[in-house]
Amino acid sequence: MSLPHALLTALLERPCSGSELAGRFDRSIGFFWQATHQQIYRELKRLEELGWITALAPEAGRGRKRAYEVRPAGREELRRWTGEVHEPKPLRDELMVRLRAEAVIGPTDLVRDIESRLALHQDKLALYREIEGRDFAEGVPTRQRELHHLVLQAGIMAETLWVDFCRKAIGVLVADDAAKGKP
Amino acid sequence: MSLPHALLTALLERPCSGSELAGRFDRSIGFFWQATHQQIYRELKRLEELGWITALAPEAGRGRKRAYEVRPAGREELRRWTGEVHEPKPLRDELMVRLRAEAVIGPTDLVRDIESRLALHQDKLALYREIEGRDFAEGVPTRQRELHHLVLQAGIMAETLWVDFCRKAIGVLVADDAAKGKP
DNA sequence: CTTCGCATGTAACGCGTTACATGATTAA
DNA sequence: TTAATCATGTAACGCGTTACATGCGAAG
Repeated sequence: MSLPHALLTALLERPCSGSELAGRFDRSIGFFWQATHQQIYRELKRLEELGWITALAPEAGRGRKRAYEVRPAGREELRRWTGEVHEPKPLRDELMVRLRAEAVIGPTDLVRDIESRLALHQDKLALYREIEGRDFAEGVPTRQRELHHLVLQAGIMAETLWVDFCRKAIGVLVADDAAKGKP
Repeated sequence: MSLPHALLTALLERPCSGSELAGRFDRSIGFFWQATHQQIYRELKRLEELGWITALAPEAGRGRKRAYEVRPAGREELRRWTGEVHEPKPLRDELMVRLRAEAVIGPTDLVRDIESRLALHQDKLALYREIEGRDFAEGVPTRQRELHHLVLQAGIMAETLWVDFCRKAIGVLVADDAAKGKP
């Protein structure tokens, strides 16, 4: 389970409050790990109880910002977890189920869904490429920047894959319709 | 949510019992959608209550095989669902979190984890390529076979991506260690 | 002062997971 | 006939999600 460690990482990069974390999880880190504000608050409370993080401005009521920073124990836990060997989660994609379903009961309207996905993946790919050009085109390649670039490249590779796959799938589905005299 | 529709698809391909489904979810369909036997039994009960599937041999006690087949309402539901437009689930990968963590508190032992992943992805890629050679190298390309091939190709593309990415990541991490005088 | 928006929090549900239990079938 | 295995089932927990509630601060 990664959420606590994603939070520790984000808080080490810069201490901040729950709502700010939620905002940051909509961008950089959030491209690869999402979390709602409820998950974040729930987890921050737990991390504080574990002594891994601590609130900067002690005790203020509901509705007041509470910024957190990582304590040594939290940093140590993050180091331990990062060094562990984990099984990668197997692929899990609805689209594959839908393609199998299409094979059994098709033809269906599945191609419209794939066209919609194609557009989304193209958008995301363009966004990642823009970020890459802006943040990694020039400058000193420090360890940290190289690693951040690597993560972004994973996103670019994945979105490229999906764009290619959607095009291929549309090709199969449309050729199929055409062969059936439904152009 | 896809599990019910994955089950409907599998049962349309061939009616069978819960334990057989669990076995099939370890292979073909299971390459892209996993389910434990508990999920499967829970869901089969629900699908029967909904009238989407029906048991073939009516009523036998615990420990007896119960095969199911899809009723027309289930087939109709599957068609409806397959034609729907869904938002693709965003990427979610621990490795990206770990790379960000490495960037903040590194160096860690992360490279060992990535080497282990690399081996697993290479194995899976070899398996998929073997299946492709065995099942799709020759023969008539029917609609169904083309779609099944497409799904397998998604697996091949994804595993290829991971192999490439792991190699690239190892390159960055090792070069980094070397630069730090820790070869 | 009132209203609106933001930061935090509570509650409940659903899918996925793990541990364990029981009834049938098969093998020794 | 006993033991091992298979098929089904029960229970409980955890992360992720959705809906909604409360308290502060700023804008009008």
